[in-house]
Amino acid sequence: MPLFVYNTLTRKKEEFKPLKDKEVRMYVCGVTPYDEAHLGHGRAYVTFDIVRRFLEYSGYKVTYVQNITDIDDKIINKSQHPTPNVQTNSKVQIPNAKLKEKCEEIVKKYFDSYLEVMEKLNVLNPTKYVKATEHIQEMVDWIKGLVDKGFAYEVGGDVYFEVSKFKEYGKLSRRKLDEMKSGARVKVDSRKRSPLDFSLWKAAKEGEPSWDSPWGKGRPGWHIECSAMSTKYLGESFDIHGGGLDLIFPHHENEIAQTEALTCKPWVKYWFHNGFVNVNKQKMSKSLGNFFTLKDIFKKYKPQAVRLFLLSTHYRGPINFSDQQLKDAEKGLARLYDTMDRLQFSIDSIEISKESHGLDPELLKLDEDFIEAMNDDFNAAAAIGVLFEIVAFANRIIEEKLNDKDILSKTKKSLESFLELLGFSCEKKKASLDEEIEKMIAEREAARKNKDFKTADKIRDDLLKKGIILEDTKQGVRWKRNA
RNA sequence: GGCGCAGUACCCAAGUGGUUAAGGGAACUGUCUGCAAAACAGUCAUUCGGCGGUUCAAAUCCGCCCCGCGCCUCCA
Repeated sequence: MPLFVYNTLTRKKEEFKPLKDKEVRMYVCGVTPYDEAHLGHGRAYVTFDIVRRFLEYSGYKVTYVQNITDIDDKIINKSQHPTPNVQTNSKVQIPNAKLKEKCEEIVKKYFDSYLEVMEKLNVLNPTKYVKATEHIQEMVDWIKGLVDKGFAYEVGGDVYFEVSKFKEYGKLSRRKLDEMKSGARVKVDSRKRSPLDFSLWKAAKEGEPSWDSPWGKGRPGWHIECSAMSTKYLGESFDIHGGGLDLIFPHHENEIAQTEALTCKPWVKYWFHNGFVNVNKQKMSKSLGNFFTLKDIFKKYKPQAVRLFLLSTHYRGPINFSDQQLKDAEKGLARLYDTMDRLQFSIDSIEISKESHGLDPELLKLDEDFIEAMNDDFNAAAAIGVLFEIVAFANRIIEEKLNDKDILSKTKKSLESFLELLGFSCEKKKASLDEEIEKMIAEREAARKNKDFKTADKIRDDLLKKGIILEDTKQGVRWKRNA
């Protein structure tokens, strides 16, 4: 069953064939740590986490590099204008000399926070995180190379890439140069030869963090870091480059221009872009102010439920954020985990197993359906649908094949491995209070046997107050924590 | 204006030419139970924004229209 992926560059689904057999090199645009990560970031990194996990599951060795833009206008801006003091309502002006330090502080704070929320979402760390400020020399070399080849020019300490020199400019975003020139929204900078030319190196203003370069003190433009760092760690050509839909233009278009202008080689084979998270049908974004940080969302909803919510829509489409949907996801997640528990409970309660009838064709079909869904452009939403069909199958065999340990175990194994593939951990967290609970349950059972339902019900209520829900089943009493 | 995405049940959502239009949530009914709860099961779209067209066959392809959104400026 081959994997088909949608490639933004060709606007088609293509069979996935990495440049090197059984090896995949992927690069994903990471965050600029100047504020808390919001649900939109969560979606992007969960998306590429799934790509990575499924490729690994399929037998590829994946090298996944993600950048951190740790020097940029937004960070500098934040360092100059810290949160106003609430009491005096006056803005404290930070002395220039301290700007660099302040920027580093901001980056550390928000990157740490980013790592924390990613861990909660069960997003695996990339093979390598790479920071822009640790690759200044590489970027300077790149810019020099572009200037030498005539693709870039310097004006008063700034260096720009001359877009018109790169003949294929626009091939990713499907834009034509002359159409864009007439577009009204391109800012005019008289020093640039064309309004579309973009900055490779920015001359430092007084006090701003800066590095030495052949063009004087300054810092790199945004796009160049991705070219310099991705090729350093993954080679001049690699398999996958990902990011949000909003990065297609201009970021990724510019990256292609820079990179291919210098290397003269096709750079990235497959471009993947995830869709946005919307709020009331509008894109969740900083500028609209309609964003919800992951930190805040986790105060209300379990991170795993947020993950399920994010995966319940295909990664390329829009997804609308609402409390109702998060609640639905929590219920769905509970059902998945609950079925795992019920299967285990059922397995444990069988003393003498019936002879197994080997592989169940229905289960095999479901296993196949799951993989088939994932092979179709990482269709996790469809795959989750199959997961729930496995749940229904599991419940049926719990009812029907009470003594067949083998098929119950196989079903549990399927469900477990698929949950893990999608990044839902199945580890059981039984706390120390288990013993006490077991004791109370035994007391209740004794009371029930004696038809002392008053005592039995009281124990049940007491347990409920502790957040324990009892289930009286044919195989005995099962308990679980109220989620 | 250019480029692009979307409209599937009460809500969310998969499906892009052909068996009964996945799945989740809600609701309703039932099973189990001492009673509950929980759990489980069943029911829940002759129909896919509208109108035409192509085809033996359309949610799926084509045309037009309606509605919503995104990118073109920092953005996951």
